[in-house]
Amino acid sequence: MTAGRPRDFDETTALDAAMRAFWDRGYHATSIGELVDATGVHRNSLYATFGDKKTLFLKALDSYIDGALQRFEEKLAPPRPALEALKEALVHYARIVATPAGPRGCFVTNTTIELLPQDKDVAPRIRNGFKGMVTLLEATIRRGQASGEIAPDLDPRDTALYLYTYGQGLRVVGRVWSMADLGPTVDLALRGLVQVSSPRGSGERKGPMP
Amino acid sequence: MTAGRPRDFDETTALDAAMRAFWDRGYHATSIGELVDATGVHRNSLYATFGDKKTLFLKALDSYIDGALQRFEEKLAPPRPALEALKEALVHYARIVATPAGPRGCFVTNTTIELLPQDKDVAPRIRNGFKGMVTLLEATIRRGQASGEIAPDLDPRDTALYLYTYGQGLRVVGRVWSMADLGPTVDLALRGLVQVSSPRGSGERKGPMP
DNA sequence: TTTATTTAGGAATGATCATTCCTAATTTGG
DNA sequence: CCAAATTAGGAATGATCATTCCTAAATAAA
Repeated sequence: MTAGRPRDFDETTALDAAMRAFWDRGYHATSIGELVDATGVHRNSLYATFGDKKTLFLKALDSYIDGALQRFEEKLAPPRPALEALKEALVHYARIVATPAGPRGCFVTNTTIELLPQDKDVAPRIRNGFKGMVTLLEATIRRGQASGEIAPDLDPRDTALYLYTYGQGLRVVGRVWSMADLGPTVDLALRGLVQVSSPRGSGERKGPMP
Repeated sequence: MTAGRPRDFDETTALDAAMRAFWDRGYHATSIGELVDATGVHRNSLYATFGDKKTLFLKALDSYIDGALQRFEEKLAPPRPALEALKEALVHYARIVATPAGPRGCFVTNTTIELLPQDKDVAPRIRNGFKGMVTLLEATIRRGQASGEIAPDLDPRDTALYLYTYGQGLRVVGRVWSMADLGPTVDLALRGLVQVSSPRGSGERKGPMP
């Protein structure tokens, strides 16, 4: 029991490069050969370190979801006002999708479309990622309601899911439309959340639907 | 110059079946063998009739987009009130995605994620489809503004793009969440569009953003 | 230095893929 | 009935795919 030849590569760096490749082209369209090129790691070492293609994909997905949740939490965190934080987050994601360079859109969005709901390994990971994002949004909405920025009659959970859904839409539409087109629409997405000030009585407001 | 052996299949039916297969599993994941099974048409006849896999895919995509635009136009058409039509359209699409049976989501959404923006054959088709849908939404929004259902200060084109973006988001999120979760959020998506009735003066309303 | 152990390198392996070839079947015009 | 034309059937073809085998290289303990 001795230690053998040391690794020629960094496992975290390699996983990150593999993640980017999957992110960019999806699971099916990314071949092992491309992963070898992207990571600079030999086929053999890829298999020895990460298992087969599917296992590597799952590890890359996990890594992405962890990072995304962490970054999203920071982005929404106080002391930034809740509504402003929500808007900046949406604009930020819209900009990323609509930027021609680098991997397009969101790895989770892409994977959802490509592999769900059939894939039984991927489904729970995506589900948990979605839940985490929505929970973060929900907390921000509650914060905005407490501060009076966001209408108090809104259900925080539903509103969070609505915003997340819109954000996912940005990830799709951003592949076709430019940021110049998408930018103005973000305000519209948040318009329904804004607290309506009714300075004089007459605080009447039509519900969304009869 | 005589006519040869007649076709054993209907071209339209076969294209429709191929469309459903691509719709369900995407371009890369659908093999010629699966297309043969799905259409009931022999490999040879598929090639002779529709060209290679990519050409068949493009024909299926065109066919889908044509149908989707037509159905969407009918769904939004008068005399149904504009806001009600918009809501029903969104709920309808949410239900389709969240229904376990049949092909999932929207063929255009799926194709956008899988092949855009790289694919130069697919891109213009998707772009035109998107434009067509947004134009239909825009007309409905103008109609709602004329009838007083929808806030007149909204830019119809931006609002249409916003709604379309949200609809695309439904197509993604619907793969993970159920209709019970998604249903309530549709009202929230439309909340910002609703005309605020200000029966007595004081028609004050905070903009979407400071 | 030797030996066990681990990684790297490159060439296989077998499966699946899109596409084509060749032949038999089935039609219509002459 | 015959000949030209078109489709169907099934077996190839060559490329690409994920995965594994085998051997050389590099380390640490003995």
